[in-house]
Amino acid sequence: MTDKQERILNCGLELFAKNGYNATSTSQIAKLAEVSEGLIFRHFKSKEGLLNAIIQEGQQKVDQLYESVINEAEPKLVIKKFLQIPFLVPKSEYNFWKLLFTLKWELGIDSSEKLKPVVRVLSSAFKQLSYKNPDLEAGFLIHYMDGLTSASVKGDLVPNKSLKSFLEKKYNL
Amino acid sequence: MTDKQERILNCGLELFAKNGYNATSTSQIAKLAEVSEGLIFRHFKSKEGLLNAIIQEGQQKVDQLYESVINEAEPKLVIKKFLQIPFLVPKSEYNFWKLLFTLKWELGIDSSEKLKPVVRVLSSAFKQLSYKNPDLEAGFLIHYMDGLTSASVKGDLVPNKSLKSFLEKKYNL
DNA sequence: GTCTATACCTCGATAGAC
DNA sequence: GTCTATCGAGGTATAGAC
Repeated sequence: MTDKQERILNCGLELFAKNGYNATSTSQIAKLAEVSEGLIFRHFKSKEGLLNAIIQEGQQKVDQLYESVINEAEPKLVIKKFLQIPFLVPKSEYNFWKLLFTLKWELGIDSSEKLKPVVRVLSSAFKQLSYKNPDLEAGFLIHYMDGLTSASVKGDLVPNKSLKSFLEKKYNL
Repeated sequence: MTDKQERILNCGLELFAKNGYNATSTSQIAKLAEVSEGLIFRHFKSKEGLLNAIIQEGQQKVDQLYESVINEAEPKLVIKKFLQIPFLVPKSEYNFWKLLFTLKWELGIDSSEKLKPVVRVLSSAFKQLSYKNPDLEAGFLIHYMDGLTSASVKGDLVPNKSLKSFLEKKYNL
């Protein structure tokens, strides 16, 4: 991966996340990355190819977060780790999370398939903890986290310590 | 408001909600509405003018939902009415809710200002019910509802009776 | 740097209501 | 005859692509 390729990926992510996919032209990306527009097409075939490369790169880190939840055996820790996610995402990755939301609504590209194993693990954790409706509890948490991360990456809220302890108290963690 | 004006608004909403704002051309809207493209600009000045007209029309119904929560005095009923919102929205209005999410992420147009009075009322309700952290509880519910409506209007989930009673049990309503 | 398609938008012409 | 709703042929800019 050359330096210019890297710059194209970074600048593409930045602009897609900030202004959306369709509103971002390849010439804007080229200008910000200080490369010729043609280079984008040489490396990534098309604008859509660039988008896919950006997604693939960022998705890995998201997957790692989910996997640490999935691989946890202790039910209380499953829930705790899941609730920690928004507190663990560094600001430098916010652009990618923003992009995920943007893709979902602008292009209908849905990454929620990725969450299904997490839902199952949460469900099972609630079951082991003798919650009355483990599936509904899991869905409840999933939707809450969706709304929370949405607000967080959009900059409406900073996940802080008091929120964290509030959540852990709510679930006796 | 003429018949063709109405058709432009409806078809515009449909396409904006389905494909996003930037990916929808005025010629597509004109074709679906069976109207000349020029007519859109005669009536709404610009594509953005059309979008604003669509927003203004749909926002009224959303405001009404919020107001029924804000005008409620009984704290338990405040929470109950707020939780009922996703069960009260008819399918015919899903396109508008989808549009609100799309605008938020594609154009950065944020309608969450509208929610602030609701947050205050929720907060006050939790306080009257002697919850330990009324503000955090209110924020928690707001984010949950954001995630829930998001999933609901996107078609990932149908709000049903068991979810409703699950929620009401959770908050002793 | 060039090509092609298409996006948003303008405007004169038309037709019918009053 | 005026006014309003409508049509549809262009104009201009810029997008993606190579």
